Amino acid sequence: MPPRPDVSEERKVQILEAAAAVFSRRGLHDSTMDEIVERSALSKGGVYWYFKSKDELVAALVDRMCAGALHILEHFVKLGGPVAQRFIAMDRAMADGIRQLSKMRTVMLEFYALAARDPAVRASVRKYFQDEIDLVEQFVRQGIESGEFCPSDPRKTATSIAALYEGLTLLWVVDPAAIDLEENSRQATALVLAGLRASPPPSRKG
Amino acid sequence: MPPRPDVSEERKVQILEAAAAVFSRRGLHDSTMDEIVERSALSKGGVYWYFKSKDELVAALVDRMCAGALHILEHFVKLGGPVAQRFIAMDRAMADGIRQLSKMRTVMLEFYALAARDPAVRASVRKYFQDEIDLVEQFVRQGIESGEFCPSDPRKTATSIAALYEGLTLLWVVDPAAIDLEENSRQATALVLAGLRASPPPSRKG
DNA sequence: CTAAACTGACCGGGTAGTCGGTCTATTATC
DNA sequence: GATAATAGACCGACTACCCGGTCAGTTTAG
Repeated sequence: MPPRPDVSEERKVQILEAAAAVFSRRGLHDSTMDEIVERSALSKGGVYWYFKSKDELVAALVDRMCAGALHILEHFVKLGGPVAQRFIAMDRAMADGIRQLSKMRTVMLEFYALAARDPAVRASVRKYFQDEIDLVEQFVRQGIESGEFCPSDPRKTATSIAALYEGLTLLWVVDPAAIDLEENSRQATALVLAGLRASPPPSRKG
Repeated sequence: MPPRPDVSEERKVQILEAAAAVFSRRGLHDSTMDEIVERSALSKGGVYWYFKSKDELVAALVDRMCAGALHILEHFVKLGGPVAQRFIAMDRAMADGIRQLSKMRTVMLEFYALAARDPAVRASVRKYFQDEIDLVEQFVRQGIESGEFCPSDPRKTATSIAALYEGLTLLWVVDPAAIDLEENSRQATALVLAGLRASPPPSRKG
């Protein structure tokens, strides 16, 4: 096997990006492999050389997009500063990231729906959610340690916060006109921060 | 035209329920009209007598399910009592409702994704979200009036809360094992209530 | 008798996937 | 350093299947 310079990574990226573009315009199920092929500037055989099926291609794209989204989040968040400030940075990350990738967000939604059915997709999305929650959990922990926040179960709190952002994104994707993303995410962050600073409610019965 | 007793409503329900069952098992796009036909105990022609196309059938089902979900929410919520208690009722409504309709939730997710593309579906989902937010807004308003909550923009606050519940549902649908729905929704509600009781953060720059 | 309600065999368009063939860089051989 | 051999990378016409939708006919209630 004579080794030529390996172009498989470039090719895969090329195909994945073509797929992302087509999916965002036409949706997951209305997009055809032929369209992706055309956009990728390869041929049918070429695309199928790197991805055995449409499902496999989709799964790979989910993986890539989840990793990318997390990366953006981390980037904004690693700016540092006190915990509350980081929350606000995260808030910005959310709003900016979403807006920047607004076209991709509808595809992400389709991926979420797919995750409930396809094990490979589910694994990727699951990991994304877990990582997202992990990230938030770190903040909550730091806030509690520094005394800025009152004690609570950091994991559950982080889950709530992550859910809040995911939910806001969902509402916005479905009806962008009804929601001012920046305003609402700021408000949401403020609400959560206030709740974290307040004393925990008496947990009766549990 | 000899008027026979109108069975169209029953038939439509019959078909819609068949569709819901099939969709929840096989997903929106992998479900075929033939499957729905079989399940509905009608014939192809019969189904197409009431719904002109698969899209129309889907749209009708979205409408029905959104209305149903809202109905459940309203039911739990109309129990009355002080505002905080209603929040907890809403929390229960969320957890119970979701769990009861867990099979349907994956379909709902697919509908959300569809809403970003199909105008008819979008209209239904939009209305559902708006109604949901409206409901929460009422609570927030009441809480503020009664002095239980500190003043804030009730609409935005309600949006945050609705987003929180939608997001929690999303996380749970994708990864039920990772989240204790009841525990988390209780925690989330507690967090929000704490935030609402606390004083609003100084809204600089607004 | 009428027309709405319903049947199910059939069809045609669209699409994921295939496959025999081609091209090109590398290596082996003389 | 020319020629042949090799195999990975890529091409695109073709296909088989699937599935939404149709329609000519049948049943049934009034």
